[in-house]
Amino acid sequence: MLTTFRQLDDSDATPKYMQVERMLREALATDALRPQDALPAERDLAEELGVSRITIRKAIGTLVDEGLLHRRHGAGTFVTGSAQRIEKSSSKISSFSEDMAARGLRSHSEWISRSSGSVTPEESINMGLSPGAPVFRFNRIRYADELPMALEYSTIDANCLRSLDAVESSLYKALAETGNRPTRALQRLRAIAFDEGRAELLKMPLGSPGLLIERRGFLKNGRLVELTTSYYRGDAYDFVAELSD
Amino acid sequence: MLTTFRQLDDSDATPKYMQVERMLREALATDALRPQDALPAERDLAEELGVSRITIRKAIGTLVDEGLLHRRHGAGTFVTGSAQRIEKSSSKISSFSEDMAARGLRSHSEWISRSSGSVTPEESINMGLSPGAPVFRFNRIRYADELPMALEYSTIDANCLRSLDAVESSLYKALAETGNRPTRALQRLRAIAFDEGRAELLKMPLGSPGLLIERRGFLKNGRLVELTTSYYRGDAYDFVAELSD
DNA sequence: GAGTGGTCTAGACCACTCG
DNA sequence: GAGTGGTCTAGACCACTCG
Repeated sequence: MLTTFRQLDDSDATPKYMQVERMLREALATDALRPQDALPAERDLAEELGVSRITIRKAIGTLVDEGLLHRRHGAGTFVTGSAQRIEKSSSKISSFSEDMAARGLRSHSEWISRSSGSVTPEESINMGLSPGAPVFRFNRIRYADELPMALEYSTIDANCLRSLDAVESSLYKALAETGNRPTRALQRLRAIAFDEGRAELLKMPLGSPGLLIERRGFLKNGRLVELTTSYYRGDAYDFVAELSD
Repeated sequence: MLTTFRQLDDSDATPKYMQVERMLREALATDALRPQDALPAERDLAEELGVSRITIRKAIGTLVDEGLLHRRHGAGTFVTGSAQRIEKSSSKISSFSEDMAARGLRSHSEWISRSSGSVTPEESINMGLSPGAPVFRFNRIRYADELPMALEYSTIDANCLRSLDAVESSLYKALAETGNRPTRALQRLRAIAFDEGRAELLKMPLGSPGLLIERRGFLKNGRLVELTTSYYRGDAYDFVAELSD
């Protein structure tokens, strides 16, 4: 197997290891590298691309972590076959708008309130922010195809958004614009009965079942940017999760 | 914050970065490093332990990947607070017994029924089994610390278990004995209101909220072995999911 | 400006695999 | 024995954070 890679772009500000990583991903995507194929040796790749071996190792390491490649000590680095690939939790992080779009529904929101303030002591602990740190709060009713689907109460680290008005329809879009879209999230789900206030907002009977979802959204560096509590109609929404060992 | 670490053991054949990693884990476990604490700078740690900075970075990198630490460019490396920590285990496939054990609860079951039969037409489609294929059905009330927690209705491909009696308390244990423990599962969650029959079995008021969980468990080769529908008490059970992009 | 993590180099030696 | 990945060093320069 002989693959030739083009040279790195010196004018590109992207770190070299990411450029190498992208190059390898493309080779995998275009089948220039096929399952079971051996990659060129790290030293050879390093020489060919004019970077150090450590840079090559860092790029390969990411793909190994993702299960796309695997290394065998003394033997080489190989492309993982699709059959042997371990699918990482395919539970993708997505916003309400994206979630509804994936279900083929059109979404819009109605604002309950939108305000700036500072963290409560409880939030301060939960979000790892200093006491008094500025936050934005976004409270709205979320609709899917004209049906009131959920109530959503979000608290966002104010440093992660340009302004209070930056959020039009999609919070995640606004966070992405400043490079602060969460890449990981922890969600806690529980079944609850709607109290009078929430039942009314969602036009549901008092006491009917709903799904309470608490979400904590984190940046790549581990910092918490989002703390959202949502109440979904039990009759119209279900949540899918993939588990693996 | 001042933490002193003992020197590395030169006679230890374990790679240095793993020794450093273990050292940091111990500091975290014994609260020598507490949430929000800053670690010593990488250069300082390297000097203190007599290793290169790259070795320190590799050790820290592992813990960052696990979410135990997080780095802030230009600021330092910090201990992640437990509230902001993402539990890896959350997307792990586990049985009811294991799930309860992880929450520090003791579990047992009460059988509603246990029978062998053949697939219904609906199951046949869902499980990819030929019409009339043999299955076992296990229906039980699941208790956590004497509290009725859930109703569980499982249908299992009969070829995957030694016998109907092979299942004592843990279904997954019995499946593991024949090498047929699912490695992947797809779960669907929804909020429901308990009907009279289920409310009575769980000693809950009629109409109180519950979590309906439908689980499909797959072997590594993609074959479906388990089809389980569970009803969890809404007031006592929550489900945690980890999402990523 | 001082300190921090992020990237990168050009080497080195080791343990392992393969024919 | 030749080739491979695994570990490790002692530097270097950069971008970022903080007071």
